Amino acid sequence: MGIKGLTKLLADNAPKAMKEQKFESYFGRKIAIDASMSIYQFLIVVGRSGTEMLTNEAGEVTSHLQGMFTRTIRLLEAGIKPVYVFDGQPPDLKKQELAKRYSKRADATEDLQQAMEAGNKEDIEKFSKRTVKVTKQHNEDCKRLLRLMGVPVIEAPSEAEAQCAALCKSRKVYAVASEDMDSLTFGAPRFLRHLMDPSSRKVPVMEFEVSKVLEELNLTMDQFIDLCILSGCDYCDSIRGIGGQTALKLIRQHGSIEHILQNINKERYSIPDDWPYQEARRLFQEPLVCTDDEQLEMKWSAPDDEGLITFLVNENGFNSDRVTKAIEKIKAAKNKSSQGRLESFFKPVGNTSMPIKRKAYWLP
DNA sequence: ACTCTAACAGCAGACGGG
DNA sequence: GCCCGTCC
DNA sequence: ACTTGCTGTTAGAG
Repeated sequence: MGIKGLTKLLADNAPKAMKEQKFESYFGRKIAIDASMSIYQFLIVVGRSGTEMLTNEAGEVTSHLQGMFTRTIRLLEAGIKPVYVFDGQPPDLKKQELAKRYSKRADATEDLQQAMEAGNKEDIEKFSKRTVKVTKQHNEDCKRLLRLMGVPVIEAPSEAEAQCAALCKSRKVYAVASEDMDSLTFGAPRFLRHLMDPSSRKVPVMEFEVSKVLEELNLTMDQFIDLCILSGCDYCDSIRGIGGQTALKLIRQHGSIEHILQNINKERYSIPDDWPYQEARRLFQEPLVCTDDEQLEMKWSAPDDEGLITFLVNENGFNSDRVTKAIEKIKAAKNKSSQGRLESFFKPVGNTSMPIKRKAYWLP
């Protein structure tokens, strides 16, 4: 997932488009988060030693619940209003990429088998992480948890990242938080990295504005998308020998992939057969997203005490005291932030004289 | 020398007690 | 502060 | 029906 080398490319070529921010500065902000990505990380790291993970009495994994629960509380305590966006159907173009990942996972499963037979602890640790897969059940578990916590959940028709970007474009959220740079390629006006890191590591939150990225690179959004495709994305191969630097040079020189293909030395660079860069471009320009206001309604409500205890304590073996205290934390955070910043920053956007077009990436 | 790419290794949560 | 075990 | 990605580092091609 993501765009190869885009972080470094922007750090080198558009440093002013990114600025360090304090975690605290997002008090009262609505932030969209790709849920599946988070769940994946929790499954890899929370409570894992070797192939062991946190489980309930039935032996079902609960690491994702533990991770989602504590992280979400941390966000709420910071006064952040998170909305979690879940993946829907991946686009067809992504399927070859997914197939690649699947075969890697199969390889890792074999490696794990061998490591277990050989009793090699380090290898068991390493390979078992690579076999992790987010299932439908994990997603449903987390949706249930979040709803019980009073945190809104959105189910994207396709890519969660694209839906997050759309929420931000339509001003329903302040920013998208992700570790995945293709949020920018999907045109998220404001994009945060390392929002979750600052506690464990000492990495500052890094904030990107897509309008500044375009300004500094001196590219249109469509050209930026072409740059990302050339750099390497999930939807199609890139051209061997062309990375971020060269791609940027070529886009600046020729303006689009079409014109690059007309001018490039094809002895030197081999273009992939049947290269679907146009379809990839379209997925970034006009991804399948939900725009129906009713389905996108977001409410941050009080936690359901009883529901949480039933789900976490009774069904999943969480410590009763811990859960009770955590519920109190949620309530306290809610009281503190309910009075927070709001109207003055979320001014009405109803400017009907300006048509809402795909290319409007401005921010107030 | 310099630039860039590919290939590979190592890392990923949150919390609290000592 | 850090280190390290625990969370389920 | 299918899921790692990122940020170093280093070696080597052009």
